[in-house]
Amino acid sequence: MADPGRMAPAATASTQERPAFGLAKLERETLHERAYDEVKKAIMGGTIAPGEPMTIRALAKALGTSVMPVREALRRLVAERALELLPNRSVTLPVMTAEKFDEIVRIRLALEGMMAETAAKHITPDELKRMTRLNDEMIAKLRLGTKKYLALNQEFHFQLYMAARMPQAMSIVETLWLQIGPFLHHVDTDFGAPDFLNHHALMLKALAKRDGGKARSAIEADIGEAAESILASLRASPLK
Amino acid sequence: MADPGRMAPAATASTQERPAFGLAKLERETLHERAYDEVKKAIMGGTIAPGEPMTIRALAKALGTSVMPVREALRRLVAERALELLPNRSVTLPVMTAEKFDEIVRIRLALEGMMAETAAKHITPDELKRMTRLNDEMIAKLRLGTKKYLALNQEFHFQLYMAARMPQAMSIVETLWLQIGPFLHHVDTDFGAPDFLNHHALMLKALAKRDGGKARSAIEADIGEAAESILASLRASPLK
DNA sequence: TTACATCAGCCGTGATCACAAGTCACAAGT
DNA sequence: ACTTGTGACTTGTGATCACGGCTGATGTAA
Repeated sequence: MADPGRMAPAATASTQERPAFGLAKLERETLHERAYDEVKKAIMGGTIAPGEPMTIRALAKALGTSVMPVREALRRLVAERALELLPNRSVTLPVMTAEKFDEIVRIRLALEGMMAETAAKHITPDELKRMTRLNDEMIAKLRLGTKKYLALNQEFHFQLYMAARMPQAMSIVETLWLQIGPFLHHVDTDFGAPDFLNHHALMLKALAKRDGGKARSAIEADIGEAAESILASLRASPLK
Repeated sequence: MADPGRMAPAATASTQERPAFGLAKLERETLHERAYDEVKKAIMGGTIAPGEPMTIRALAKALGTSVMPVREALRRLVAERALELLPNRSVTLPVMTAEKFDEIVRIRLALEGMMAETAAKHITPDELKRMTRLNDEMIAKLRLGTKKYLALNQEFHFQLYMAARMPQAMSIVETLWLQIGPFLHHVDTDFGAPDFLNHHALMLKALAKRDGGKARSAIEADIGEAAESILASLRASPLK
């Protein structure tokens, strides 16, 4: 799959597997993949309270399946560090601590900084246009609530990282956001502060000029200042 | 697990769960954890050939269990990107490509560079001594074969990263090594070249002086030059 | 009222089975 | 000779069940 044309050393025109006819390849999603998506969505949406144990059977009943698909979905989320394994071998949504948050921020600075710098060199005009549109939408819907803001912000960032053409790094960053995501719903920080939006504007300007260094600076400032603001309110009310 | 003493807000002396007596907490390992360890060991050891599909039932028979534990072990390894999901939903050990290798190297430079810099500030004399001992052992057993070298080299690096006190980053780096590991057995590179050992010596010197910048430089040189050497022989014989 | 033993219920784990999709080889047809 | 349909066999998926461990409530004795 990773290397087409290797097993068939000189593919004839008749054996080609290209999308023939007007038919899209109909995908068959397994139940545990759907379960994974659902639980992931619940985690990112802030629906699940941190610390409370979630049982396989309860989730299975909620999803209308047996325990099998849920088991595999949870196992995968644990591997991605989105959920945590208790000594009972039950799983929980981990409680965020200041130390853990700080570490994740430092990882993000290293990784996303590098990706932003790379993205500046590879981004296409179309992608840049899409990012600009996302940012405009963000400003327009600024006061539509934290949830909407967070979703748009994530889309903006991921669109940027996508331009770096680093799929491996992309999936690592996704797991990092998956750990931070649920926590952001429980902290009271004003994400609409003009500073944050300014970083995005600087980012767009750096991308337009293909300036990798400036792009890195912009993303670092964006991550760093947001983290500082969150850490402040985290230290104020330690857990949650 | 991450926050002891939280569920019991004022633990009495009788209900304490601390390691009392000289007794180590006897751990009950589940079958799928053992299956995970075994398959992982096989992957890192270069036993499994890249590209060949591995069936659940065959592994189950080899391990003497049913399919259940194997299924979960494979699922976890796929989540960690150590294995790859085929369209058939079977799993394979991914074939390494130059592009993929290059991306992983760039991620490692960003992540492990940051960790080395952090480690320089936190490392204890004991840990430094242990690293020195590992390096000496590496030099002594230099010609005992690639397998032994790779194991000692990994131990050296991981001992360093451990000193950074960043468990999240640590587990990310582990997955990166898990992807590169199997591949290193199939490429013919002289890992015993004096350059590589020199980087380790520089690293030890930097750590002794608590010089984060020098530590970062040393690790970057170590990773970068090894990668260059491997990429050269990878381009010579593209796959495998 | 308090301390402790008991027991029922729930939990994760793993084995087994049924089923649909996929793979491969062979043979019939062009 | 090459393509195509058919069949048996293998594969991953998901449901169900049994089992041991853990939790929490109940009851009993002090």
